[in-house]
Amino acid sequence: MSDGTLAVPGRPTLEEVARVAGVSRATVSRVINGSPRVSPEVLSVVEKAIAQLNYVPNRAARSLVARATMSIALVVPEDAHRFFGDPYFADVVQGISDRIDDSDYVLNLQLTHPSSPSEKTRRYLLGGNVDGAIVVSHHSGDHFLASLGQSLPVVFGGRPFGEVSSKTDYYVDVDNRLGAVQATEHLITHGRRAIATITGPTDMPAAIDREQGWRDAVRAAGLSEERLVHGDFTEAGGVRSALTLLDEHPDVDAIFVASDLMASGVMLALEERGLRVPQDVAIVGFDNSRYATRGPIGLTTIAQPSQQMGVVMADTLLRLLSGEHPERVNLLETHLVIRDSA
Amino acid sequence: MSDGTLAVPGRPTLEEVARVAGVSRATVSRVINGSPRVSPEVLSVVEKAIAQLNYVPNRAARSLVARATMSIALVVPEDAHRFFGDPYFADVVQGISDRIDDSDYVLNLQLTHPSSPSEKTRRYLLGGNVDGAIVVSHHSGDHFLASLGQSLPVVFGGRPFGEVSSKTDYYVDVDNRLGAVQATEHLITHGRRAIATITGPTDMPAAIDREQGWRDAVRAAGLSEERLVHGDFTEAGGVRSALTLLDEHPDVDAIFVASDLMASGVMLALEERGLRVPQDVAIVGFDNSRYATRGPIGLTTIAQPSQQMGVVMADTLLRLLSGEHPERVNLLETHLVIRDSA
DNA sequence: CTGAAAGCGCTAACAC
DNA sequence: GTGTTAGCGCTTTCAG
Repeated sequence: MSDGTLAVPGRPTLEEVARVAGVSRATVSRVINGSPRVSPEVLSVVEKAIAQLNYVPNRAARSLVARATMSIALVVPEDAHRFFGDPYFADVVQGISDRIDDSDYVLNLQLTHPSSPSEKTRRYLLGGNVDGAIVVSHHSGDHFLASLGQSLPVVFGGRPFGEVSSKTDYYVDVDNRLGAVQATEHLITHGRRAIATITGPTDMPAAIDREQGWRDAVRAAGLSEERLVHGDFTEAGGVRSALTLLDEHPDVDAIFVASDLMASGVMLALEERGLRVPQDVAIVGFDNSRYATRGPIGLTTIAQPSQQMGVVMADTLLRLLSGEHPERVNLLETHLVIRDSA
Repeated sequence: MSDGTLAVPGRPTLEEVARVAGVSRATVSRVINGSPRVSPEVLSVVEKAIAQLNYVPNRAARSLVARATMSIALVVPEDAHRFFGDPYFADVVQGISDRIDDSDYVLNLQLTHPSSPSEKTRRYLLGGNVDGAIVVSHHSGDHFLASLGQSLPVVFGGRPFGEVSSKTDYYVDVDNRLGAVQATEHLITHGRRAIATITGPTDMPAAIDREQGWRDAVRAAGLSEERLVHGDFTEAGGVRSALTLLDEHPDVDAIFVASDLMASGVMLALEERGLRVPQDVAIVGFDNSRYATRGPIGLTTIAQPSQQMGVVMADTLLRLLSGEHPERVNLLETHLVIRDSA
């Protein structure tokens, strides 16, 4: 073992199975792939040999000739803490996972750096390890992922950056702008006038669109657009942003917060400042994740069907891979869920 | 496109690069693999051709001959919600991910069903898609994962079920029993006498060991072992278990809860029942995750170095893969972190 | 320093 | 039905 080899018994090959079963390799291959052109006797002999040797086909060899790996990548350009911290991802992954489980493909999650995927990831994705990819949480500046669709069937979770016209862009999303409008109008309807927003990261389309929705609604009502603080879609960031907001605009009477997770932080900050929700400051979040019902005050929020979005992403990719022509863009519905905070 | 093929341009092959560069395939291969036996002129010509064609080596072909895929699997037998819900996993994954990033391997997360991995996962793991695997959150009854080490280099996060004597078992863990003893003794030292525990799932070694630690400490102090409720390592489960516990044993004055996430639920339940922490009921958790500092009452808890555990898991596997003989068992230290709850 | 040739484990015509 | 024969794209002796 000091020669660097491993203590793993050599995997049996198809050839060995053939030898044990006393047939040709082609026949074994037929058995493995469930071909009907095999006689019952031979079938059973081969199956016995397979079981006896504990044989599992080598996928590298198979995919080399089949030109397909039967696996798809889920690319997440976030560090583990943000990825795990936000229930939105859990829902999306569960949805994708559910849909993939019903197929012949295996899902293969690739965590990469937020800034830009490493060379390793690049080679992995482009090196024929996967037949397609789903990219969630795309940031601007990530040129590689943005153009990945040119080399591989790709579906984005959320509208990707850049020209949507691109022939290779498939994505599923909600109308983030509209959702933000729904949230803000609810606030306006209930008499709020000094309406602020805490946005997501400015390099993410979803965050930009939600900010735009808030601007549109606020402007349409003749209100000020100046109460704005940029956040980062984390709970701790929500606390910080709220504190900044309160310092700069002590008069706010409502906040549209671009994610529930951040809203949860905002509530903490408000409590710390002795402000009551919704009496002093009304809050509307976005996601309808479990954070919306976790604290003492139920969070009014914009619901998006995260898990269903995951299902649709996977479904779109699967259909692409089977040569179908799915919708390029799939926009699911948001709706307002009213609880206590606004 | 109605013939079922995809709109993806054929990947250039090494042979095409060779043709464009006017050299042999062997030479191109040498360039790709950084062989020193290539003249500078040829090197630059080949590199130019590679860049021009945007060539990326086909990994299936490469691993077929190299008998190595340079990728390792992280197997998580949990559904997405439990996996994402518990910060412990985030830490472990971050640690693994950090260590793998420094290597030539890529990490490849496989979510599987908690009960038993699907046939697909089995074939994936055994089919030569990965060179090794890290298994976290192992449950009893999962015979396949328990014996995976016989076919593939495997490192477990947490002591796996079954005979530890097995020559193929590598794992990194903390001394869960000892951690539980530390927690319980802290409670005893502070005068608590009706000390309960809320355990994790009974099919997980970590949960069993923590329960045993509580039993040992409680028994050693001559106290009763009857205040015990089984939980499931989720926050909602913590609420339920606490409620059950309070109904069955209204006299409890302290609870050792087997995870911070559950402890967070327990606090919620206690508040609902009008019980004060720590005055009426003292709480000690386990993990020292972000849930320990999230609520209004700081949670006293047993810290385990989750992220570091991930690093060590990855490191152990990497060393196994390089033919070294790392420690079979790696036990990291726990320690008590005192906050407000006990 | 470079090329020719063999072969990794598997599938897919094509014969028989 | 079953076997024979070519490769899939790459690395790697072995010659030169």
